[in-house]
Amino acid sequence: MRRTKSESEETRQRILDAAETVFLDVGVSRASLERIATEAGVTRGAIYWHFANKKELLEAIIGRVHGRHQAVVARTFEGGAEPLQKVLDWALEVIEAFATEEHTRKVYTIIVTRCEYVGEMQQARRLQQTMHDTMAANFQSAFEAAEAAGQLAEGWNAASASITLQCFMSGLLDNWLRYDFDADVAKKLRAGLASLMASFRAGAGLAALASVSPDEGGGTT
Amino acid sequence: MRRTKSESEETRQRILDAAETVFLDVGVSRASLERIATEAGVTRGAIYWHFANKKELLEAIIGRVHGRHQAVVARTFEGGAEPLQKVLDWALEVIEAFATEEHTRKVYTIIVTRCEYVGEMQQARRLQQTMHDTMAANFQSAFEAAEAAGQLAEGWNAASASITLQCFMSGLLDNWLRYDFDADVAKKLRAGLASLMASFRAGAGLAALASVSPDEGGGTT
DNA sequence: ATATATACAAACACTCATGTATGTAAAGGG
DNA sequence: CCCTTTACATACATGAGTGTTTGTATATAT
Repeated sequence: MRRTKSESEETRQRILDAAETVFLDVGVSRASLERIATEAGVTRGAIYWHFANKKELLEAIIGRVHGRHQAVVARTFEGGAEPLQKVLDWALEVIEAFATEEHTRKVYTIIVTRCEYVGEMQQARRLQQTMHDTMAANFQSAFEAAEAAGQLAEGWNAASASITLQCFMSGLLDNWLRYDFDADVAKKLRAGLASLMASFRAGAGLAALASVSPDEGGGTT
Repeated sequence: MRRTKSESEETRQRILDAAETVFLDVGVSRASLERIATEAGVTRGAIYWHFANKKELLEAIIGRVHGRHQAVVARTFEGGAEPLQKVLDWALEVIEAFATEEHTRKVYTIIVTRCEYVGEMQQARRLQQTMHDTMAANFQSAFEAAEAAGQLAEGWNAASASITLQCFMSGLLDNWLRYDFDADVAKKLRAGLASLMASFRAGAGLAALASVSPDEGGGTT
């Protein structure tokens, strides 16, 4: 009955997929390893072989999206585009990801509304904090560059713009996942983002709005 | 041993206080009624007398802050002030409440990071959604009034401004509670809010910033 | 003054998840 | 070809929490 190395990796992934489903369904604490095992077509023995406990399962799940997130950040922030454009591109990509990739939505829903960050699970929270801090740092430096180039509108500075966009994006995702936004709201969100970014831009007229294409729609569930 | 009616109400409140403490400490699902009872100086019998189960305990806790929140909304939105000023006042009051009242912070921390909204607990989520919708409706009508009065800056409309501020405030509180902001960040938050509100205001110069007093500080934990 | 409902405490019965220990068949290295 | 390790399945031991039932002293209504 022993599996080959690649088969083993396959069951590992199946366990992770099953864990996502069950975590989303009944929450992390109520999710029994027995149910996850059944959903993955294995026994608890398999889970305990690949992971020490439920906490490590959750961390592995977060790790998978962490990697994808890093890739997006790298792609948008390491180009040679104008700083404000980079930030906008990043925000649009994030919204796009949430609108189109159910997998992304699933995992973040678990993170936001299906887990209690207490005891051992606090380590998982620190993993999120790392992602958060990375994002904040990228915002900060992008807005500083914009400020230095005189591209920030009057009334804003790097710090205030950075923290404002950070809160806006966090709140956007939080509301999205917590209250199950429909496609209609998704459009309003893009409009809000467009207006906000326009207000950051020095000498911004309605011209800046054109860079956001508000006619692409994305459904939620 | 039987208590008088007011004594009974007193123990009810003690149970709620204890539940808050324990929920915050170990999360809603890990919180055993036994531990809550001990913390309140009673037995589980007392809890089951006052509440049907853990879910009703949580709902009662949320209900307490729900009432306070409604009071703040009524106070700020039912006045005769200018619509944008009402919104700003409300936002500042919320930030102030989170900065100064540990109790408010405790309960919202439970709501945001110590509860899994699944199964019976979904009802508790609906309670939040009600609060959220109330807030959104107030924003919407305030910004519509501002738009009608020509007080909204170019680039914004009632819908985009409303959803932007809504996301900003949600994200602000979410980040605050999730990542334990320090007093330094609290200042940046006020600055961000000031800039954002200023950008909403038609013909806004730096004058509008004066209405926010950024020198009042509030610590977190 | 007594009967009843109240406000709990104490005891019981039951489920269910967790961690670990042991079994085992096949993969893969030498 | 054999030995070891891998990749699980199975079995076991244990604890912890929940809902309910029963007991009881006393406030309160009549």
